[in-house]
Formats: sequence, C-alpha cells, structure tokens
Amino acid sequence: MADIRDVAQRAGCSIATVSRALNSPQLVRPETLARVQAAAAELKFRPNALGRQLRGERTGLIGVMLPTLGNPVFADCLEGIEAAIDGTGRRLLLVTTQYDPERERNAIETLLQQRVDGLLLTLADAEHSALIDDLAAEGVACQLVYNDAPERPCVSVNNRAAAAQGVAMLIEAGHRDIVMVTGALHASDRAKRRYLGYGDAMQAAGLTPLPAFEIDFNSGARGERVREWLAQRERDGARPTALFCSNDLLALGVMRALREAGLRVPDDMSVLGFDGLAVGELLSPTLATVVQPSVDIGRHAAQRLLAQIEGRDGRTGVATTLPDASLGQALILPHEIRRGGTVAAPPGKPR
Amino acid sequence: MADIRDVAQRAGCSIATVSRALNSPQLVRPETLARVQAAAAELKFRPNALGRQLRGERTGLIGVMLPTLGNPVFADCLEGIEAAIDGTGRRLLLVTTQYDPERERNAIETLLQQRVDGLLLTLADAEHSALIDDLAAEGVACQLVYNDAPERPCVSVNNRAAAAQGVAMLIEAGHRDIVMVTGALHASDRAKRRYLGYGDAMQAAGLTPLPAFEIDFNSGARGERVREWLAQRERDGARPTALFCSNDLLALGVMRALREAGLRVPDDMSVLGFDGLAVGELLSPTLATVVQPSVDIGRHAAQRLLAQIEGRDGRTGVATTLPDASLGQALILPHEIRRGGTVAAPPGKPR
DNA sequence: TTGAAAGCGCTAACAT
DNA sequence: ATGTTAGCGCTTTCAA
Repeated sequence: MADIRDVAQRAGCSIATVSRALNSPQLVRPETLARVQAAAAELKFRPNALGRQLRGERTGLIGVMLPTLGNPVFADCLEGIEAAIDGTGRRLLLVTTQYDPERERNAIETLLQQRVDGLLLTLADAEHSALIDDLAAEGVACQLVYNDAPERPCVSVNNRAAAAQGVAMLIEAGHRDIVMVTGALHASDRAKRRYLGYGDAMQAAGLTPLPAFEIDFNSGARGERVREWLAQRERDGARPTALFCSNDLLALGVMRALREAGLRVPDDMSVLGFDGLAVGELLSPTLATVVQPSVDIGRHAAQRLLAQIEGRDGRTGVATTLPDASLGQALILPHEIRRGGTVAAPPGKPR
Repeated sequence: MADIRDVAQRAGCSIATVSRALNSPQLVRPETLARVQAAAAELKFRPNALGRQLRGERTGLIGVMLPTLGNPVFADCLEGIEAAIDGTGRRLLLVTTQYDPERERNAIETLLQQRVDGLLLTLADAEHSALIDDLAAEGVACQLVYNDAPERPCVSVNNRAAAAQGVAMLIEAGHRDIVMVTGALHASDRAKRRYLGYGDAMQAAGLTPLPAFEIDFNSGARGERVREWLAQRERDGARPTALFCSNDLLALGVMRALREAGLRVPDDMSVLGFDGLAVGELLSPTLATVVQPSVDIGRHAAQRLLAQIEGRDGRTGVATTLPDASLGQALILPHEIRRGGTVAAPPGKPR
C-alpha cells in the first residue's frame, strides 16, 4: 500500500507538500497540486486515517452504544444519528450491550481507547450509573439517548408525563382496572418513569395503582408467562380490562399471548403500547401507543454532541468557545398519543 | 491524558516493560507487573488504540455497510454480526447507504482509510458493481451479505428458488393471477432473482408471468400508488388475486393500502412477503412469507470474514495459511416458507 | 510556495 | 526480565 512518501517521491516534492495538497489545496501551486494528484491516483494512494488521527486532535469518530438493535426503536434512533452526521465526514463506532451493565462499562472503555470525539449512549439505567459522572469528570463529550435523567445531558421525552397521558386515555375510554406490563422495572429508568406516570394517571382519576406485571425481557417463554398470569388473575376474579405495556415490542408479544389465550383485542382486553413503532400502524387493529420521536431523538442527540465537540479544543477537551449550558441539560422532545384499534371501551361497558 | 511514558516513569521502568505488562503479562516479573498496573490505575491510563493500530498489523476494526436500518431485516443481520464478533475484541464501524451506489463507493473508501481488517457489505446491486472486483484485486478481506452473487464471497439464501417456492404455495392455494410487487427492479440483485423465481413458479404451473409492479421505495406516497394501480387493474378487469411482495416491509405497506382501498386480506386478496420479519407473526392475520435466516446470515458472514482475516498476514493481506476456497464462494443458507393468514384461496374459488 | 524535522502513542526487534 | 531504539503514516511548526 502506497504511503505519503511514495506519493511525494513520484510527484517530486516533499511529504509536507503532499499533505497540503490533500488537506489544504489552496496552499499549493496549481501545477504542483496537479502533479501530486496524478501521483496519488497512479499509486492508488489511500491516506491512512490512523496516522492522521494519531497526530491530529480529533479522530472524527463517534461512539454509539445502544442496548440492542432488535428493538426498532433503537434502529430508528440510529437512523437519526446517521442522518445528523451525514456529510460531516464523521463515522460511527457501534456497540450494543443487551442491557448488560458490565458490557456497558467495557464498551465505553473500548470506545474511549479508540479516541472517539464523543459518545452517544443509551444506558440501561442512567440513574444508578456512576459512569456518566465519571465521563463528565474526564471531560468526555457525551449525550444520553432515551435516558430520562433531568440533570444530565440527554435527549428524551418526558416519560412520566407521556405515560400518564396514555393511561389517562385508557381511563377516559372507561377502564378502571388497568395493569402496567413491563420488563424488569429496576433495570430501566424509562420503565420506572413510565410506571410513575401510570400511577399519576390512576390517582388523578381516583383509582388505585396496581403493582406492575414484570416479565423477563430476555425470556423466550414470554407468552407462557402472560397466559399463566392471566389465568391467575382470572381465578382471583381480578382480570384487568386494559394493559399498558412499557414498550411496543412488549405490547406485540402480549397481544399474541392474549390471542393464544383466546382473548380478543380490544373486545376482551385493551392494549396500549409505548414507542410509536411504525409497524404498529400497519397492524390490524392498529396499536394504540405513546409515540416518541425516535428518529428525532437520535438526530438531536447527535447534533448536540457535535455542537459540544466543536465548542471545545480537540486535544484537551477544554471548552474554547463558551459552552452552551443547555447542552449539559436534558432536551425533552414532544411525545404524542396515537389512538388505535387496540383500545376500546371495557367489555360490558360500551360507551 | 496519561500516556505509556507517564506510566513507565511512575512505575520506574521503561515503556517497553509497560507495553509488555499490558499485552503479555507473562513476560514480566510479577512484582514489576504489579507496579505497572498500580501506576496505570493511579494515572487512569487508557491505552491509545490508534498508536497500537498504526504500529501493528491489524486494527481489529470491521467495516459494515448496509442499505438502511429502517428495514429490520438489516438490523437483524447486524445483530448476528455483533454476536459473531462478540468476545473477539473487534469493533464495528457502521455506515448506511440508503441504496445509493455513490454512497456505497464513498463509504467503502472511508472504511478502507480507517484500515478496517475486513468488510461486510450489502450492495444495492452486486452484479452491476465493479467494486467487489476492485476489492478482491486489492486483496481486501470482504464478504457480501444478502447479495446473491454465485461467484462471489457472499452469504445469502437462494433467492430465486425461495421465491419460486413461495409463489408455488400461492398457486397451490388456487391462485392463477399473481403479480409481484417490488421496489425498482433494476436497483436490486435480490429483487431481480426473486422475480426470476416468480417466473419459474408461474411457468412450472403453466401460467404466464406478469410484469412486476414496481413502486418507488423511497416515496412517501406508496399507498396512493398502490390504490391507483389497483383501480387501473380493476378497470381493465385484470385484478390479481394474490400479490407476491419482494420484501415484508413492502408487504406491510401494501396491506395497509389494500385495507384503505376497502379490500380485505386474505378474503379479497392474498399477500405473500419475503424476509420473515418477526413482526409478521404478530400481525393478524399473520403474514405469509419466505423466511430468510437474517441473524444467521449476519453471523455466518462475520464468521467467514474472521476466518478470512485470520488466515492471512495482517500487514500484507497475503494468505499465510492455505486459504479456504469456500470463503471465496457463496454460502447459501436454507430458507423456509412460513404459512400465514394472509394467504387463502382466491375469492369465489374456495378450496 | 516548499522542505526539513519533530513528534502523536505504541510495538517489536535487538541488545543487555 | 528489562531497556534502547526504530519506526507505523501523518500533520504542522519553523525556516528557507
């Protein structure tokens, strides 16, 4: 593989001139420039980014860490990130963590060793994580994505208010026995906030919030769990009339389990999701859900990160222009309630 | 940020010893090792991967180029890739191209400049692309993903046979008027092969293949297009009874358009997809589709790439162990037909 | 406008 | 077991 020296020799100039020709063509005489370009082309010269990055003060690399791409909500977000960095000459280093805190630590460390200019992270639980404080202390440019941590640099929706609004819609449809279904509650700051929002809405309507029904997210036998739970509730004579699922993927799985258990949605049971996956609109009945603007969340997070990076010295990480204080705080994007066919009046109480 | 020299000084040894302590601990006296580790910890030393990569013969970076993550089929594949490299200490550099051939060129060049050890690519059209030959000529380790190019290093299903089998199922259900719906046919080698398979199945049954109905993939107004087309067909008295969609995402969009046009699936029209997206099983009716093992495609492609990389000298790219010839050829994974509620007997001809 | 030279942080001979 | 040293390929003063 030809290096800059080979090009210099062939063009009859020094390596400094080649470097200039490539990076600041206006600094070099047109004639020389042409010779360098010709030489580079003939030798199929491909600049080694590692050399440049080692020498320079920035790598142009952005580290992205997400729990999984199996949930389209994260894939969508990543599309937004891609869109935001498109044309900036930056590249993405991607890692997924499967919601595993240890993998989170390792992944971040790896990304930092590669000298990424900044980090875009979705943590399983940003509240119980010292990671972010460490990063801030080290002066690493970083934005949280989806995590809903008011005092931190993050981009999200107001999960609590959004959930409350969704549940209020269920109540308005006539439901009083509403249960929230979620993955492990302790493992996700978003799920926790959504549960708080559920509680808010129930109490505002004078109803008693019920314990959440937690399902292991990684278990293959989710359908089985749901059916057991339903049977149990049935025996207790306490079957709810509506389920609020902490995310759309879960809602889809739950709906399938309901179907397998012989329950119809929405006739026997209403279902509300959270996320706003595009696929929800293609179902029939369409999935009622709390929509978060996933692509925009990704896009904004990336834009904020870029602003953060560009507002500081690349080598030292020290702010060079006065930092936009808002970049260190949460950016809350608007959510939306999508009404859908999976929510109707409870059985026996048509409105 | 502390560098290896700082650690050496603090540990009272040379930088070479520090390097050894980090990379080959067994070469260094336990006592020294401890001193180095202590020094590294105290200084919060974070090895600079760029230095190592510049010096070494491999970067541990894998370049991944996919058309989009908006289609879960690629997100799934990426999960498989992640799974395969997990634990190998390698990282992914990810780029999406939106099926744009120019972006494909640029992306590959960028990845190569970063000195990735190998490339995992899904090209819009691998047949009309000289890129792969160029890469092969340069000795770049590379595997195509999903592209179905018999003579090339790729991992895919037999798109033609798979499509034929799917269409045969439609025919078996009693359909004779079957149209294939697809994105721009010329832009995708997969769509082309699936169309060939469609033709095979039609002819095998003594039916005349019809021209494909091509819809612009990037258009927001797909539903509109579908309705227009249906109306036109209606006027001509040539409305098909079944649609074979070249991928599941398209099938979902088409089904929505059908619903909006007042047609019921499968009563008025049967629909068959291709991909086997998990979400298809959650719909009701469930989506009948030709399933490709997306995660496995990603996983196998990554494994083959790693084998390719490890079987050659990192610096020169020259084979050092005798290269497994099969890595240069297509690996065809088995597909599967998933029967689903979207396919039934044509109207008026119940079986 | 161009060149010489000093590194960026690390690894791997080679020497001790 | 450890140290010395020569780069990996590039950018960027500083001088000419």
